[in-house]
Amino acid sequence: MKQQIQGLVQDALEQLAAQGALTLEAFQGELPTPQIERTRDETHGDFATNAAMVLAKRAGMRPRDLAERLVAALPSSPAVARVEVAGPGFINFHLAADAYHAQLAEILISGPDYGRSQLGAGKRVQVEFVSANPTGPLHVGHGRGAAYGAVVADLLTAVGFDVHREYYVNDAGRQMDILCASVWLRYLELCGEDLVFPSNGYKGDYVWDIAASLHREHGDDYRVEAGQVFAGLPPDEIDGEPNGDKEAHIDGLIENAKRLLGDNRYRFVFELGLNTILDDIRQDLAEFGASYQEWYSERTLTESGAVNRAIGRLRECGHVYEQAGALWFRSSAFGDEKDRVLVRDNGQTTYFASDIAYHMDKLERGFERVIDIWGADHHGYVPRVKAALKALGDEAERLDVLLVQFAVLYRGGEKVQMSTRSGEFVTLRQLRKEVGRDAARFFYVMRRCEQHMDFDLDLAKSQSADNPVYYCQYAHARIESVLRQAAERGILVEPSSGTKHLERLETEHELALLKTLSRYPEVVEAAALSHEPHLLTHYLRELANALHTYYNAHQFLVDDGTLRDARIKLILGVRQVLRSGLGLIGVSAPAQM
RNA sequence: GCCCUCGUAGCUCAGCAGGAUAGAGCAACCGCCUCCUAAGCGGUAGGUCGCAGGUUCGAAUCCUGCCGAGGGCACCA
Repeated sequence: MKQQIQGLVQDALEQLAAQGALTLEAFQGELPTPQIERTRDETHGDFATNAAMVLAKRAGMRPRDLAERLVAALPSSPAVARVEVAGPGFINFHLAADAYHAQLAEILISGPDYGRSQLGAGKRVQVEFVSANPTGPLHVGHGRGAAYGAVVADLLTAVGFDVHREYYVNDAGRQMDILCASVWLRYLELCGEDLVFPSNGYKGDYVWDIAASLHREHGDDYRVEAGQVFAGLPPDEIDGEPNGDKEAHIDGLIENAKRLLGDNRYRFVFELGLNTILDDIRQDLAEFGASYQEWYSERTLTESGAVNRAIGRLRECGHVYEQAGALWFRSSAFGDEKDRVLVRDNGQTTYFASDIAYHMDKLERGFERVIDIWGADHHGYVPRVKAALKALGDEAERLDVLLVQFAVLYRGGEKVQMSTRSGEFVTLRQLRKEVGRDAARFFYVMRRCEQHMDFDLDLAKSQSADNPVYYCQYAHARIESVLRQAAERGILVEPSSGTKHLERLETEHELALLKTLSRYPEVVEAAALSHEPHLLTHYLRELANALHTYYNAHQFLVDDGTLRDARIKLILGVRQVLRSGLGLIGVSAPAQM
C-alpha cells in the first residue's frame, strides 16, 4: 500500500523533471526516492510525504509551491480519494475505502503469505545466538537472547532472506576443564571419598546428576584416592586461607585429574559432561521454539587448523608481534583500545584467537550479512572482533553485533535475586515452567533489545487483560468462537462469494480495523530490517485492541446476509494476521481460552 | 579513570535515518454485560521528553558538556 503511494509520488517527480520544473543536476542526475509515512493524526489522511520540504531548497522553490506542483502532477489512482497540501508543505493522501477493501481481499487470498515478502531476495544471512558455554543449564539471561535471536531470524526469513541459525559451542577451553573436574570430584564424593569441593568449581545440582550417572554406569572405574587428587595443590581461596588462590587451585586440580585419569579416562568424563549439558541445552531451546541449522564446535576450529590459519593470516598482514613470551595482535591499530593476546606464554591460543578464526570462517562461508547476538556484558568484545576482521581485509561491516541487555525478574514487586546460591530460580526451564512458553517468548521481545528489561513474573502469569499475551491471544480465540457459532447456525464460515460484499464494511470501527490490517506488511518489514521484534508485539496489541473494540460495538452474525458475509471476512482477515504475527514471535494462537 | 547502553506520564515502555497539538498499557477516577467468551469496551485525569548549550524553517529525535542508572575495561570463556 505504501509502495503504491510512493510510486505515485515518484511518477509526479519524474513528470516535473520532464517538464523542466526540477533540474536533475541539482540531484546528481537521479531523483531521490520520496519518503512516505503513515500519518500520526488521521485528519492528515492516511499517508503523507515530506518530499516537497526536503526537495524545496534544491529545486529552488518554496515548499508549499513545490507541493502544489507535485500534487498537480500526480497520476490519478482509484485508491486515492483526496490529496491535499498542508502545514509547512506536507502532501497528505486520503485513501478511498475501496483501497482497504482490496487490501482485505488480498489478505484472504494470500493467507499465511500476507506480510511476507522478497525484500531479502534470497540473500544469505547468518544469525548466531545464545551460544552459552555448555557448563550448565541455560538461565533466564540466555532466555532473552534465545527469544530475541529466534524472532529476528524468523522475521528475516519472512522478508525473504535465506537465514542460517547457528549456535557456537564453546567445547574447548578452561571452563570446560573446570566442568570436567567438577563432575569428577562429585563422582569421587559418591564413591565415598572425603574432599573439599573447590570454590571455583561448578556447584549446581546438575553436576551431581552427571556424576551420579558416571558412578551408576561405571562404578569405581574412575576412582582415585582424594589424597592424590589434592596432592601438591596451591591452597584454595576459602575461609582461613589468607594466601588462597582459587584460580591456581582449580588449575592444579585439572592438571592432577588429567595425569591421574590418563587421556582416555579424562576425555570420557569430559565428553560425558559436555554432551549431557549440550543435550539439555538443545532440548531446552527446542522446547522454547528456537531452532538451529548448525551447532558449530569451537574444538573443530582448532583441530581443523583454522585458528592457526587465522593467526597466520594476521601475521602475514604484519599485525602480530611477540612480547613477554606471548603473541599479540595489534588491534589498537584498528579501533580497539589496546592490543590483545592471541597465544599465551604457555603456548595455548586464547579464546579471542578462536573467535577471530570463527568470524573469518563465517565470512568465508559467503554470508552477505553476519549477525551476532550477544549479552550486553560482552560489548567490550565488539571492537576487537571488528578490528581483527578489518586487519584481515574482510569487510567488517558485514558483521552486525546486536547486544541484548539483561532481564531483571520481579516477583510480588520484589527483584528476584539471581545468584546461583539463592534458592530462587535462575534457569530458562524454570521460567518456562512458571510462566509458560508463550508468555516468556512474548515478554522477552516486548522491549527493544538494548533496553534494560523488567520482567514481571506475576504479570506474565496473570490471566487478565493486563497481560498483553493473553490480550492478543484472546482476540484470536474470540474470532474462533464467533466462527464456531456461525458454523453451528449453518452459516458458511468460508464465504463462497470470494471477495464480494466487502464494500459493506464502512463503519468507523471497520475502517480502523482495515487500516490496521493494511499496516502489517510494513511492520514486519521494519521489524525485520531494524532487528526490532518489539514493533511487532506493539502492533499485535493494537490489532487486538481494534478487534476487541469492534467486537464490543457490533454484532457480526447479523441477519443481513451480505453484511454478515463482509464482517466474517473481516474477522477472517484479522485472524490471519494475528496468527501470522503471533507465529513470528513464537506464540501460539489458541482457538479457545 | 576510559568505553558502551539507557534516562519520555506515579509505574512499565513506544516514538529517535528531524517534521504538523508527545503516544500506549498498567495504576487512579467515571461509565458499559436480556447481545457472538466482561480474559472485553468507552471516557476523565496525568508529561518544562534528566539538565544546559549548539546545529535549522523545524529537535524527544542530530552534536557537545554535565548529572543519574546499568554494564564493560583478563596471557577467563
